[in-house]
Amino acid sequence: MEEHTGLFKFFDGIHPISAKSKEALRKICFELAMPKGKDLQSIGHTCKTIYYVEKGLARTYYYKDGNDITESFAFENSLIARVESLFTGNPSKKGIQLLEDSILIGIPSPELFNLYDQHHDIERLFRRIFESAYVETINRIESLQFHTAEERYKDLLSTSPNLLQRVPLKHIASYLGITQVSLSRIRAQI
Amino acid sequence: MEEHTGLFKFFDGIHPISAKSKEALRKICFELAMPKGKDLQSIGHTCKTIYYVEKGLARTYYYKDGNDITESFAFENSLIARVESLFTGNPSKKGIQLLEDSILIGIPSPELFNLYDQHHDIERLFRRIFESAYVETINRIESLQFHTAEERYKDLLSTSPNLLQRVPLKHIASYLGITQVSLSRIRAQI
DNA sequence: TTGATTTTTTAACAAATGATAAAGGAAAAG
DNA sequence: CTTTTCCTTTATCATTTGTTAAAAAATCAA
Repeated sequence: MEEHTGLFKFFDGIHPISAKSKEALRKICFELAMPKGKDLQSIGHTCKTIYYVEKGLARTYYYKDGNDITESFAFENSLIARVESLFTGNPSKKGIQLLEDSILIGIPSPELFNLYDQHHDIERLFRRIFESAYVETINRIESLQFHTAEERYKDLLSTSPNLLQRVPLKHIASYLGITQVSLSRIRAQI
Repeated sequence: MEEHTGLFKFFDGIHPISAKSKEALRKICFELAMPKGKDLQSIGHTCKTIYYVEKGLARTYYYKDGNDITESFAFENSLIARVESLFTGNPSKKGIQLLEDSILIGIPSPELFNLYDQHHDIERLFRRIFESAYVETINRIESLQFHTAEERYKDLLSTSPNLLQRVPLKHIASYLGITQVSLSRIRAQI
């Protein structure tokens, strides 16, 4: 039986759950290692797994007019999933790709959602997790709605200082909603 | 005792709850009518009420560099709240203003969150509600990230055809992330 | 209704970003 | 180590959007 220590420490920081619930949750989780560049989840399939990044780095991405767009990054000690598919059951237009050799813990969502019925505290834990993610998304809207690309770039660097060392600029550009050329120009100007 | 029929029909469409839970929920809700132009919730206070729009129209807004920015609209038969404050407990930089004479049903969040403990189905109902809202927000990010202002305007009109008749263009412009002048230019060009 | 206020449009110019192409660097593969 | 591939920068020009100001149109209040 795996321990998944990092994951449960992460959970404890959000909403402590009973030993029983922990055990039930632990039972459905699985660990996996994957190399840089691989797709953890491919475009077109319904999202049925939430991943915790134990080590490494992942991103969600999709194609818009043939261009590769990064929707989000997930560093160590955070969760990643294709939420719009997870909650609707629709196939996702997005994929999850690893930007570094990574170790992940997968949480199968059908099993997780089943646990909600018996373990009220697990439902509450994940409610809190997604509420926080929702708030972050709202703040990101504000950023996209009324900050210049330069402001968004500076904000991103101050929030994730190590992003630059670990993520190709082209992904950062699309995440910010601008072209790579435009980001390069902004960087030159600073 | 008020009935709040519209609200409970709305709830039923998302996740049916027991008669007991309905009664408990009904007890904490209150109805109020407010005229056009009034602030339902003012900037600077922590969000402690979720509102259901029974009749009328509301918007959430904030000030960015002195400019009035609309974050969202809420028509009849939908909920409105300042989520980033509701879930964090932080004072909100945003306000809720009525764009028409409206009838609303208020749901006090501290009382609501208390009900979660006794009424699992109420927690689940609101989890679902906010999960859906989260998905909508994710889709809006995609729209802001990689659609032109003209595309966003057309999309908005096709989603909410009656928006134009009920909302001043300046609010629509800031909602789309552009200036009023820019929106006017786009409209002229179509 | 009339006058005042607010909203919307138009115009001219400035600034930011996109598109394309080409060159320079860095990283990966053999 | 060398070659190939991918990533990043630079340059040029086109397009979009912002800014400011003023006029036109619509709405509101007395």
